Order: sequence, then structure tokens, then C-alpha cells
Amino acid sequence: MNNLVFHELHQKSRLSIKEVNEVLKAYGLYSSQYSILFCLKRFGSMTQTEIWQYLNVEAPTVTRTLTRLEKSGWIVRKAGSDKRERIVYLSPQAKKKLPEIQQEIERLEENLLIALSDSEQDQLISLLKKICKSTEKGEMNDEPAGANLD
Amino acid sequence: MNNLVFHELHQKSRLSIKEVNEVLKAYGLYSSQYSILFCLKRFGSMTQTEIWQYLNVEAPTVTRTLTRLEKSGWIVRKAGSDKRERIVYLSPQAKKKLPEIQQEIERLEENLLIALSDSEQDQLISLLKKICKSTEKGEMNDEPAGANLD
DNA sequence: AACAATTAGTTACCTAGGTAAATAAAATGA
DNA sequence: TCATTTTATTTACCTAGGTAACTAATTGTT
Repeated sequence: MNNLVFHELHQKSRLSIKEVNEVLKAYGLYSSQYSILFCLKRFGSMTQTEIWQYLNVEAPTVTRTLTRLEKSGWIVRKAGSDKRERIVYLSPQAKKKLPEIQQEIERLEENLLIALSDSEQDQLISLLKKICKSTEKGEMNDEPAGANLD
Repeated sequence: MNNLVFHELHQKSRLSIKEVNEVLKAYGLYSSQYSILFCLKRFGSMTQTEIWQYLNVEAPTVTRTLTRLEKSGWIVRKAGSDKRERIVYLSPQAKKKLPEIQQEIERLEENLLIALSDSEQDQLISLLKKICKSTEKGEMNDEPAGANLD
């Protein structure tokens, strides 16, 4: 009948975010906050622009989420040599707690994918990567421009 | 390396919503409003509970969206014989305009899936259906309890 | 009949994501 | 150099989705 791909896509997107939020609740975090922390852990200090470009969201979204993360002590922002940009760092507490959180999220994600074999997971990713290519914006890289792992 | 399934899932979910919103802009609609209208077109008049159960969202979300749809004249709500429930109907104008909108959305969705063959689309749906099954809540039916097509 | 429990819907409040417009710093060009 | 344009970030305001707590109607129980 009709195209249920997008219906299913949105359902699962929401559902998985809900589950991730459930786990993160114990740490006072939300899924999109975690995705920024994850990003910083992986790539080291980043400018806000690097973050939103990597996560493929708009700048104001990242501004807001970073404000919350800074207020709750997960990140720190310092002015760069270019005084327009703000460089974002994980706080020491974040560096300490992140491995544990990451492990819990990974375990959850494994659970959510339990019904899929490894090859099915690869298949799913590659099918997902093929959709929504109509606009140029839809592209993303695996690495941001310059990674500054400390 | 890490599990990129959910990263990809959220990206594409957001991206496709963005594209749908772009098309709906001309009609003063948003994607989740459209999904309710689509639902009403398909199944006829529904109670709010039938709507949120079918769309798999929480009741307050539907309340809010219906309020907007009613204010902008797309739907009408009447009290049922059970005076707790409100029965939702498409307005005459909605019935008139919906086919055109639906056609545009279908064309867009085809475009977003252009890189996938028919069998790949089926594959994608079936893979998506397999994930996030950890909780009982994650289930959904293709039809709500009782369809009242007028 | 009367009280308790369930059900439908709403309200208030939180995060997330988007657009448009503003600000301030840096880069560009005449 | 000084005006213009671009770039990084922010602010204000919109929709979407979630939880918790509330009201009102219905159902169940005694």
C-alpha cells in the first residue's frame, strides 16, 4: 500500500531516544546532551561549529544544549584565538564519569538491536545511508575537520 | 567500531521531517499535523485515544497538535456518547485539500527513497521493525481497533 | 446506592530541533 | 584605511515529544 518507511523510521527514532533517556536519567542527562559529550570524548575539544556540523543539527540547537551542559558542569567553554568562536571541552568530572555512561548506553543499544545479526546491522546502516540524499546538505563525514584529542 | 545505527536513524528521521515540513509549509502544516490528518483520512473519525495509540505517541502530544489543527480549521472535535471522549473529524476543507497534499508528500517520499529498489525498501522496513523490541510498548498495529470510514 | 478504581483528556513544565534576525569578530576589497 | 561581506554564536519564537499531576466521566464492587 503506502510508504511506511518514514512512519517506521520516526517511530524507532523516538522509541530509541526514549530508551536512551531512561538510562541517562540516573546521570541527569538527555540523549542529545549525551551525543555531544560522546562527540567531545571521541574528537577532543571542538568549536561549536564543528559540533553542529558533525551532528548535523542547526547552530542554535547546539548553543542551547551546551548552555545546559555547562550549567550542569559537564563541559567548559573557552574563547579561542579567533574571538568569535568558543572552544568546548569536557570537564574533569565528565571525563571521569563518561566511560561508565558510555558502557551503559552501549549495552542498551546492543539490546535494542538484539534481533539483528551483525550483517543485518550493517545492512540497515547502509540502507539508511542511502535515503534522503535529495539535498546536498544531507551529507556527513565520520570525522570533523580537525580532531584535537588531548 | 561503535554502533552507528542509531546515529544514522536519528539523522535520517530529522532530515526527512525537515523535508516534509518544507513541502507542507505551503499549506501551513507541519509533519506531525499531517500525520494526524493522514490517519483520519485513512481510518475515518477517531477518538483521541485511537489516534495517539495508532501513532504511538503520548496523549498530551496529540491533544496539543489537535488543538492547533482545530484552530486552523483542518479538523473538528465533537463529544461522543461517552462524554469523556472527543471524536475527531476531518473538516470539509481538509477533505478537499488532502488528496493534493498527500500526492505531494508521496512524491517527496519517493524522491527520498530514490536510491533504494523496491526490495531494498521492503528490507529496510522489515529491519526497522525488528529493532527496539525490548519493551512491550514498542508494538504497533496497522489498523486501529475500529475503523469508521464515512 | 455509594465508594473506589479506571479511563479520556488536559494542563504545566521539561528537552529537542527548526527558522529568522541580531551581534560581534574576522576576512576581503576598493 | 575604511566599508563590505562573511563567519561564529546567540536570541526569540515556533512545533514536537515526553513525564507528572490534575479533572471529569465511566465502570466495578460492595
